[in-house]
Amino acid sequence: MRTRKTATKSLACKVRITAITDTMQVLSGKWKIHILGALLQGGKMRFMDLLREIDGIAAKMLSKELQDLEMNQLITRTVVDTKPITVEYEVTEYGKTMEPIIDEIANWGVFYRNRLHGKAD
Amino acid sequence: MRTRKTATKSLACKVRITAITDTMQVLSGKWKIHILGALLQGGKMRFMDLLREIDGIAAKMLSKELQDLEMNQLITRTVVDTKPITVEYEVTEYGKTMEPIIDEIANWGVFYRNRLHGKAD
DNA sequence: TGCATTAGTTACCAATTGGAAACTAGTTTC
DNA sequence: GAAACTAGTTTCCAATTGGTAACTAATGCA
Repeated sequence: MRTRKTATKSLACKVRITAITDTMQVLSGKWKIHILGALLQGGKMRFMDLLREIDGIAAKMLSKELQDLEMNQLITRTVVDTKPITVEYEVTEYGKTMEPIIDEIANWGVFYRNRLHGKAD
Repeated sequence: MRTRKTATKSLACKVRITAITDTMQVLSGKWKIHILGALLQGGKMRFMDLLREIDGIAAKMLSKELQDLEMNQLITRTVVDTKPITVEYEVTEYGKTMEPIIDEIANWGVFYRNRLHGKAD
């Protein structure tokens, strides 16, 4: 008889799975990480700034993803009474807690590219 | 005149965006992170182990995601000549470099839950 | 008057994702 | 001989995702 591996069946593992699912849901979609990344580096940015800076995103997607991020309190949306009205988006303190994740993901991606090119193994 | 934010237009930012895109592609889909998580904690595991441990996954998905992970060299697949033949999956050394990402994601998820329940802000 | 800019919204469409269930195929146990 | 366990594969379907392009609405500028 073989000892069955029950790694994910312990309480700790279930908590972990839930935690991972939660985070991935908050970051779901093609663009949220990039929007956060841009705002983390650029500070306060306007809608058109983001539209221009994030390569390939369409207004519809940007608008929708910004709403999601705002709902999750990772960013704030502030209407500025300029003429042409402008809207400023900014990462909240809470949103900044995402930075380590984004950094790890970016680091791994660099590592991945180096491995592909640098050497076969 | 206003200085345009060009955060993501620098070379460093483009590299970062590519890096993030790469990593997210390697981890794409609903299940890869959970499969890696299970294998990182459980060590060597068989197909049916994973099917049972990862709550909700169907054989089709598990099979497909395992193939993707193997193609990216994050895991190995070893056929063991037992009777009923069994197949063992294991995280490679390279695959283990994903651990910091998965840990950060799991940590953030726990933090997120605590914030939701513990206090409004 | 007409065009540009601001920040979006809307409608429509195509591709991808993922789930359920049935099926294959070899071996072993009752 | 039938059922069960191994590791999948196949088919078919539904929902989600995301893209294009056009449109709104207010304001400023030539």
